[in-house]
Amino acid sequence: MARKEMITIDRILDTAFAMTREEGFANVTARKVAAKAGCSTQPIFRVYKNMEELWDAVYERAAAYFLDYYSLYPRTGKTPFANLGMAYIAFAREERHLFELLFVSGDQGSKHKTKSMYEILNGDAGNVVYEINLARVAGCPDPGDLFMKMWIFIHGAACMSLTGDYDLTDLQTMQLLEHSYYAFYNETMRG
Amino acid sequence: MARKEMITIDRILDTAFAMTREEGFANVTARKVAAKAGCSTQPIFRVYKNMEELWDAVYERAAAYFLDYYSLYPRTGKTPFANLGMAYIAFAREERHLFELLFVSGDQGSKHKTKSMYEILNGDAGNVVYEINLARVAGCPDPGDLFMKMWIFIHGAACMSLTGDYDLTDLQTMQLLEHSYYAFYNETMRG
DNA sequence: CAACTAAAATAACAAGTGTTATAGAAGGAC
DNA sequence: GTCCTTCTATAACACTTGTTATTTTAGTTG
Repeated sequence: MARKEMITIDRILDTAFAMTREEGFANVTARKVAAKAGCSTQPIFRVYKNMEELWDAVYERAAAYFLDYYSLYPRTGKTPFANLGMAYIAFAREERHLFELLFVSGDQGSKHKTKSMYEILNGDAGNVVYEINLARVAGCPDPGDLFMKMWIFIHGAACMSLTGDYDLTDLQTMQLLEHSYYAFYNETMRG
Repeated sequence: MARKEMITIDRILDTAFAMTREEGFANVTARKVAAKAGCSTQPIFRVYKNMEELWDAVYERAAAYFLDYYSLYPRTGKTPFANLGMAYIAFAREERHLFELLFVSGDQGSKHKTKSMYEILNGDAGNVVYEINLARVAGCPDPGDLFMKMWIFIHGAACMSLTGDYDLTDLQTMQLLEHSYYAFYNETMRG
């Protein structure tokens, strides 16, 4: 045949994904990825038709990474909501650029394909909502309403941690989530 | 003296602010502002030292605009929390680019000065927290905790509306906020 | 009207972007 | 070894960004 392939598609995607984690999605440009991967920009356009294709791949990888992160996060809470919240908030804190890409920046004016929050949560590699549906057995009359309220709350805390307006310890966060769950749950049972 | 000033600093700031509202902060570039204002880029750099100064001014104006928006929003709820929530969520829906600029995009890597959420809420033109502190008279033992929980919840709903993951009517939102308030309040009184 | 001065327009620079054309290099086939 | 294919690097194009130098314009002053 011909010359051996030196720069693989994996190496490029790995580099672009690592850059997204460390520097943010906006820094994933052709030249910067090439520099980080130790090559010119040419191998990128050999394996990807254009940058948008690479950006889509990074986005998909970020979504899969989140589901991995969630599935591996230790379940120390009393309720699945608290466990989801702990993982979600920790992800926002530890992987702020990935969180921003997946759950904050809208599809408006973005140059890559996007999914809705629920599409990400119900990806191929895992189903977050399934675990949450265990709350159904608790005899809650409107688990959908409870899920929505808890999800809004969890999302709010996670987004606040991005801007530095939320800075609680894990223990405090756990207590906050448990209290909020019982607050919503009892209010649902009452009304 | 000399030639009459045609393009004033107000005209430039008005244009830049209008562009932020309609197209988003990222589109406030020297050439685009000039085109929208019907002039060249030169008048911009006459009244502003550089673009960062203009961006700072736009940010300040956005913060003031939010306080105006909040103070003028009709108070139809039973609690100040519900009123704050309605205004905040409506602002996120109707002025998504301003909301993004003020409350979502962090100070990380932004080319303009930023304030924290609470600095904006306690600006010169208004004090949101003051109104909320009326909740103190209700005999709540820990109003700070209640405020934090409600604020996280409100912020979560607003951020979700940005990404299209929250789409309730005003009436539904009002009920959601009232229910959440009572849920948190009762839980606080119990525990 | 002529002259001066400040404002605005034009054009340019340097840096950055995605993308592509061209040239070079490396390994297999013969 | 020579050829030939394919991968990589270099360089360039077209565009956008902030910023600045230069030139033109217009209004005031004398």
